Amino acid sequence: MATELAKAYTPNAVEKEWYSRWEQNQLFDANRAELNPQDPTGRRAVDKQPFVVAIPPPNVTGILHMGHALNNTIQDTYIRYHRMLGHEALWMPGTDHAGIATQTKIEREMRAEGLTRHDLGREKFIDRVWEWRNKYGDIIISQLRALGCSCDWRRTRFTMDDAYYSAVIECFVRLHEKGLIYRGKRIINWSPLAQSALSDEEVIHKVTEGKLYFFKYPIMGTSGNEPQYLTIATTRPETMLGDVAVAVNPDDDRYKSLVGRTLILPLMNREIPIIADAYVDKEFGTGCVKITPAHDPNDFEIGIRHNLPQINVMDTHGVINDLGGRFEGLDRFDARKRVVEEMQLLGLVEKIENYTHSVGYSERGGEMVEPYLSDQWFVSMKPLAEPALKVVEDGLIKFHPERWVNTYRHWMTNIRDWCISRQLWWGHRIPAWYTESGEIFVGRNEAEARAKATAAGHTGPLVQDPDVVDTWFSSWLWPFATFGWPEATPDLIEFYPTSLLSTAPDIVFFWVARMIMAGIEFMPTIPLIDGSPRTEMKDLIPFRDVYFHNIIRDKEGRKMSKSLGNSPDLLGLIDKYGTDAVRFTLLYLAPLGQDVRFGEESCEQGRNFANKLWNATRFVLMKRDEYAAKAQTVEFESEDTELLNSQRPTTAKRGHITGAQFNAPSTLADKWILSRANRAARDVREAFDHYEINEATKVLYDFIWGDFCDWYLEIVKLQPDSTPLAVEILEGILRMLHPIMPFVTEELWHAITDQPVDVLLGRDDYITPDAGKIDEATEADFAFVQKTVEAIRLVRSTLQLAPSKPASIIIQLKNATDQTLLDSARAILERMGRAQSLIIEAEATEYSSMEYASELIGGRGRVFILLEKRSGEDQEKERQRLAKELERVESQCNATRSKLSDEGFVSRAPAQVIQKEREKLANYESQIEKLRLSLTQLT
RNA sequence: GGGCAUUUAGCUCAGUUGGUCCAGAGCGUUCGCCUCACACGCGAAAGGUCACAGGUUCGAACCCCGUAAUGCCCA
Repeated sequence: MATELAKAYTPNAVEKEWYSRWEQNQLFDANRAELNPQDPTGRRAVDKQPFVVAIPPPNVTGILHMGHALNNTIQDTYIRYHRMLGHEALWMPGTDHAGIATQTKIEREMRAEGLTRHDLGREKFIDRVWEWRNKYGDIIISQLRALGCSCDWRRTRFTMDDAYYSAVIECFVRLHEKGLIYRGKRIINWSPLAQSALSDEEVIHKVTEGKLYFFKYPIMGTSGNEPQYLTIATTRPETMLGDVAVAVNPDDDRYKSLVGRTLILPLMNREIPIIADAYVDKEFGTGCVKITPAHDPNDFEIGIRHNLPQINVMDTHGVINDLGGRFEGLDRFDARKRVVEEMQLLGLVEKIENYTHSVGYSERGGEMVEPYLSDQWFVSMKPLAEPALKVVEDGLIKFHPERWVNTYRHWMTNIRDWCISRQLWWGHRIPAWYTESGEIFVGRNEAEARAKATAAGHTGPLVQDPDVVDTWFSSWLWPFATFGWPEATPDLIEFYPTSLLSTAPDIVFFWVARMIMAGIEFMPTIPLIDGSPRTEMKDLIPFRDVYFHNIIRDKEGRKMSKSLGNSPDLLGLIDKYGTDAVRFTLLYLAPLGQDVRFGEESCEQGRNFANKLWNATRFVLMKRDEYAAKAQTVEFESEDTELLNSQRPTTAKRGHITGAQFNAPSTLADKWILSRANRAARDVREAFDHYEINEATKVLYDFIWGDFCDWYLEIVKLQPDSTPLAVEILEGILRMLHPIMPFVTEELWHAITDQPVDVLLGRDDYITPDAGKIDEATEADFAFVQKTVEAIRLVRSTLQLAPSKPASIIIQLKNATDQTLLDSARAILERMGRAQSLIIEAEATEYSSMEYASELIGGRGRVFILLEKRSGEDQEKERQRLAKELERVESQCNATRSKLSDEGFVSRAPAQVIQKEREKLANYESQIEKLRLSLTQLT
């Protein structure tokens, strides 16, 4: 039965239809195995290994950008690949609540209405965020669908879901009970824009042009021959309002005698001591450092060591407060100007130098971060980091590419405590309650905290900490909280650990490292599937493989960002080129861990490839119809006819390309394509399994376009009996390609198999290579045929012979085996060389260059094409061409000859290599001889 | 300042344990083609001291040392 396909592939209709079919048929749904009640170990009744991927949850406020597209295409490809390999593939989807980003967004929206969150109050504000998220929060999910993602949508989680919320609280309480969460007064990174603390990882250090100010602080009680001032150098003059000391290095001879003396802090007229501390770098500035414990982390440490007061001169908006004397009310940047001006008036500025230094900026808001002294909650990271580093170093978790282990190790061994409190409303509220006297009680809820307070003798009112935790403090639980942790749910027991985490390397610290810590810390309470306790590291870790994919940049190499507006609209791209095209292109360009420059035109390659496949299928279907028609008249065996009427091949094993179910392949080309197909199948699987996903796409592209379309389909045109094999190869191709290009392959698979729409390729078997079908000798023979065809085409091309003009061709061969080989491939040569006549003969006659144009087939023979007539211009052109060719061969020949005359080479290189060189030399020599002859014939 | 990468055709990138890869692909360029699937196509061509300078080796794009440029991470 003929299946009509349009002349070109139009993705849109096909994609929507198949996506909903996949969903209707529960293709994406992963189920727990039926456990065998007879088996005391509780092992699965059906041996179906789970393959689990937890999606890196995109921000609920976000839209999909190219990085997401790549990341999710990688995940979907692996999920589909493993689903076809017969694993229970589970892709757990969801979004995260993105505390700062979401709150900022809603506040901005409200500002347009003239409202602030304080006008609404906490509860109403949070209601409003929920409203927003219920209305728009699924946009990103629908974009994932457009990308073809085969997530188990039934399981979609959000980090602010009730169950997830309580998991976060549980985690907090447990860590607190263990002493790993504490509250403390520290210098943290303060974002004046978000009005919140940030973690170290959320601060980006950028080299910034600034100034180094040299200020003179008067020394008290100096006698005549002593210096009157001590000069300090600072990049942040405004913080001097909070200075409490000046420090020098204890070994600094310049200042040794001054240690212990007192300075007058200008502008504030405060008496401050000169202290000695080894932290001070003698070489930097003047060797004297002003100490401002409330505004610098290092000064803070020094302050503790020397028991100095901490004077915080700024409020949360970066405005000088009442401790800043007459500078109160000035913004931090205005204050800087004023301080410098006044110091200049006092004659206390020694000099001002240009200075470039590293300044911290908020990753999200972009504003300059203020080191700020405040009370915050912290997680002690050292105890968590140790085992998390070990599992990676021991190879229980593998990084691809491996070099990320270095970065990971560096961070893990230099880890600092994690500031987790955020002064926001949108998020998981810190489960800590304070008594009026300031004592802290942590509990899963107020009742639990109160019980603890009562037990400690407090009966007064309790007030909950107003802050929430860092968003990452919820997402580090993602691989197990999504399955219902802390409950030992059947899903959690069965599907944890997950298999693969795919991510961009820029969140290795934010997320990857912390998930590993969290898994090891929290999973020991969850039993294994057979009921035994989970004790081994391999069962505690959250995933086994981590795929760090590249970062997609624009054509100028800039990171794609909203503010630059250089990120192509993904849905627009999909609409324009088709989902499969975008997916293919991204993977084709995605070398492991190396940034890639992406212009949207690149998607043309994917689109063209999809169209090529479409038309190849169209052609195969056409040939199959012709063949079937012929079969009816010639009376084929009934089994074959039935198969040709488009049932799925049944005599062959699904997912194998054997060529066995119809006629055994008989021609060279048949054996060749069978070999190539199985080789491609082997290479693709190897590439997938080694996380070389762009290698997999290249293998498929080259095989499908270069081998199947360019050569085999052309040969099918003259070998109608090969039609069934072409169908089988094509079916295998669709299987191989399906994880990468699911839509077009599903559509075409149905076109060639006539399977009911509810039988899905995505649920069928992946290809299994048959190593026995890979035949080097056949491939080498066929390569020679190709080479011969190419030689003919080259001659035709130099003669500018249109394909419609047949040629008289003579092929001369050096040895008899080649002659036999090409004789057997005569039909191919005739067809692909557009021959009017074809003579294959041994080398004997020398055809004159005046009558024939010629080309070498390597060193094995020569192709001649009879000329109509050789014009003078022609002769000159041909002479130049041959001369150039001769020059090339001669230089290669000389290189080979000198190699062979080098005694070092002959005595040390392996015999095999020497033998090859000798053959090469002989080839070159005979080529030179022929070229010279041809040249002399051109009069 | 420390660490990790990168530097191959005009552009974007491949190049597997150093020896028919003295180098490939896609796009672009040039030439010829509507050759009974595909002009989103077919055929052919041009184009590269594999960043620079040394070393190891019979032999280096590939290994080692140094230099330069670029990018990222950390301080």
